[in-house]
Amino acid sequence: MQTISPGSGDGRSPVVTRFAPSPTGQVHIGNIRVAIYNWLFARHHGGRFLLRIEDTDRARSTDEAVRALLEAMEWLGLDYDGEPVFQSRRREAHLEAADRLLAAGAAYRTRKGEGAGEVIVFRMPPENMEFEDLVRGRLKKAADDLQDFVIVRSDGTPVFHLANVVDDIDMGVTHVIRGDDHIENTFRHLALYRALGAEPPFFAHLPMIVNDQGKPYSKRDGAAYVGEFRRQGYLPEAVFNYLVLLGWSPGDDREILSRDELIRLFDLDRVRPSASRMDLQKLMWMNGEYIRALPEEDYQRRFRQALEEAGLLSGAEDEQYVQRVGELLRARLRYFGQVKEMAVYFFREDYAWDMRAVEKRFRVENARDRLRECGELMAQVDPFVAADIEREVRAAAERRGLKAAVYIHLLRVAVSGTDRGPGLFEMLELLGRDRVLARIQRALRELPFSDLQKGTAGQQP
RNA sequence: GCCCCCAUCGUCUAGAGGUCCAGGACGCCGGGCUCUCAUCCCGGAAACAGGGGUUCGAGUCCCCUUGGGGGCGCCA
Repeated sequence: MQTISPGSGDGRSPVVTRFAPSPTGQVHIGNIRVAIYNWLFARHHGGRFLLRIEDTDRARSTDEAVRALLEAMEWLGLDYDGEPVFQSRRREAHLEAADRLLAAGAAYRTRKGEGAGEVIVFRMPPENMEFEDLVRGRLKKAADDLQDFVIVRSDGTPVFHLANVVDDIDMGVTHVIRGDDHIENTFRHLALYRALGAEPPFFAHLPMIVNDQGKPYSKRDGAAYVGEFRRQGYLPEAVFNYLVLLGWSPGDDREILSRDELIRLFDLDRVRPSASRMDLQKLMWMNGEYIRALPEEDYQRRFRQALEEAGLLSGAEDEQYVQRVGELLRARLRYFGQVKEMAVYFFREDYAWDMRAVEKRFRVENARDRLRECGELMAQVDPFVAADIEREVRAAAERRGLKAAVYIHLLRVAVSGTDRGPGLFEMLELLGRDRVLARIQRALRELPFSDLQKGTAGQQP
């Protein structure tokens, strides 16, 4: 029989939890939240958090899925104690337990159906069952609603219920924290614990996370996977924080909580029993908060990385320039995946024209002439720094009896392609005179001014 | 079909019988700042699913209805 040594601890920790996923694809947020709660509970109580990979469904389990699982856990900082236990390698222990049940008369061999092989079936005691769930309170089941069930298949392989319980016993798990789709199984598992002469653990069943329609997640609901958030440039600490708050709250008004605070505050008694929806809007907000709270150095490193991933860096960029762009964009970012779109015009000359912005900002009298004047102005300002550019633009507007905003908007759209972004004058200074002049020429060349004379363009709010 | 679970603003939640004409956050709307967007600041609209009980008093306890979900495998 294989022995399990799940941790390097002294084995006397009061609390032992485990995360026991079956690696069948990408890691779903509902699943990872189960891992997070197990992790937090163990850390809060100074116990151990173990990982068991339930890879017994060999048809669906893949190495790639295991890798994705490990990566997701590492990304979120869910460190586990000891080595992962692979359930598929625990076969002997499972079958040995089945033999013991057989010998004790708690299980029996039988054939189910014509031509079927012999299976081992667990004899469900004819008693009403109940247990105290740490999230839901007392749960009961009438004996009539519980039937005997297969624990070893005709091909000799153990079934989930058996494997799960035997492994939890051998790993010394004290608190089984899992999805509420296992509530019904718990009565069977409890009977198995008793028949195997083991003290049952405490159980806590967590509600599921549903999509923004309030429906269970299906494969079609993108962005429900941990890897997806990582790819889009979310910060792991923000995703962690958000997910913890989905079903649990500290009891006061705090929302942004550090990992240490969460460990200190988390407990199962404040976990809500009802399902909760994934709210991408709130996640984005929270991620933005985390981005703004990042130490400057960390932020710049991540920003640069996002630029690289977006393919916006050629390698020849001035480091100061890149950092300055990062500074200008920081307050606007909600996740780093937005860098690609928000920073494009700082690194490419062929940025696209946002025609909605063009129509809105170029709908002024003599837009073409006004923009040409901007070009002349830009050619003259010296030195080409924000304060001087601003002074000259405002002065020029005043001479013409125009609002400075007219020039400002024309310039902004011309040099960036869009009407949203950092302060214009800082932007111009950063881009530098040569590029600004070239971009104005490009706008003069490519944009359809004639169609946008005042009054001829349709009213567009 | 049978069994079980869940139910406060659009969303996440606070609320452990009176202090709740229900608080916070995201989002939304309005305002301030400003060249735009964002950040930031101020203000606003927005909920106890419905019906019965229990109680002097119910968002809070009980029952029913409705709605949602889960389970009834030689899947996990």
